[in-house]
Parts: sequence; C-alpha cells; structure tokens
Amino acid sequence: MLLLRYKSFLMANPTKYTIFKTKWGYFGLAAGGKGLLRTCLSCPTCKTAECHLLAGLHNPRFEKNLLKPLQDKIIAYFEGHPAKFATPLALNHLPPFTQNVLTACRKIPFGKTISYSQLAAMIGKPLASRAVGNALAKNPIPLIIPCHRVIRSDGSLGQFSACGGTKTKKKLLDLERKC
DNA sequence: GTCCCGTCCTGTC
DNA sequence: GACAGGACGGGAC
Repeated sequence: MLLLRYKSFLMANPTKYTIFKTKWGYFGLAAGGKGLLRTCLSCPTCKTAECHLLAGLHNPRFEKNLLKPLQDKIIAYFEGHPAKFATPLALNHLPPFTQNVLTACRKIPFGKTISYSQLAAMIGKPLASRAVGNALAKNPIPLIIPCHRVIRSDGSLGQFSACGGTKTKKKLLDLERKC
C-alpha cells in the first residue's frame, strides 16, 4: 500500500539529484516537484551515495547545481559551522503519523537532543515513543530532518538507520556540540 | 544491569 | 481485520 503510494508519487514527480563531496564523504540530494525527497549521508564513494540515493527512484536526472545554496550549507555544516536547513520537503507520500513525527523533529534546535518520549509528547502522543522510533527509522531525509538529535531517555544513543549507523549519529552529535 | 510488559504505529497477509 | 514486529519507556528485581 505504502509502496504503491510512494511509486505513484514518484511517477508524478520526476526527480533530479546531485552528489557532492563534503568533509565526511559523498552526500546525495534528490528532489521532486514539491521539495526535497531524499538525502544520502556521508558515503565513502560517489557510487555508494548514488546507489543509496537512487534506489527505487523513477527516471532520476543528474543536475550538478541542484539546490546549490543547500549544498553549500551542508558542506559548511560538515566543516563545523552551525546550519539551519529550511528547504521545503516532500513528505506527502508518508503516513500522517510519520509526517507529524518528522515535522516535529525538524523543530529540535541545532546542538540540542531530546528523547523519543519527548518527541512523542510534542505530537500529542506521550506514550507513543516506540511508534516515534518506527517513524524515524523511515526518515528518508536524514540530517535535514535531524533524527540524530533524538536519543533514548536513559541518555544512550538508540539506533540510527542512515548510512554509517550509530557511529554516524554519535559523530553528528559530537560535531554539533563542538559548534 | 536486565527482564518484562505496556504502548502504538506500520506493514503484511 | 488480524497479527507480528519494532531506532522505546519505565517499573520491578
């Protein structure tokens, strides 16, 4: 069902993408008609980033200067400069609960962390921490939606589904704390 | 520190 | 519609 919704969304919104180099490796951005669709975080090679980014996308077209201001912000971010990513996102293909979770997650300030239960409370479902974790696991736009700022209530990191796993999550948090 | 159960959403059949 | 699984929380031991 969800896959069908996602496929029809992609068919209706032909995508453009770009891969660029940052201090942490190659970063990929894919955008559809209504905004940013997907990101791929600090991959070791350009090819890996491309594979992760383009899986399942309909007829993607490479565009070197796609969302250039955002590219510059991301490069600066990995060099240790605080950044706020205000780019419009295309989340319509996701279930409403997931959209709520990801939208609330965007409000977490740079360098701050909150727990899964606090994020659950922000969307009015204080007991849905586990469901919040599920929603974050489906985050197609890591970094821009800062799901790395959501940790467990006992202070441990929890999981991270983007490229690099919990190591990347820890590195991102360390980077933001140093800024 | 570990176990267990409650909670709640999603995906699959 | 039912059921199982999951990036969790919190109490009991």
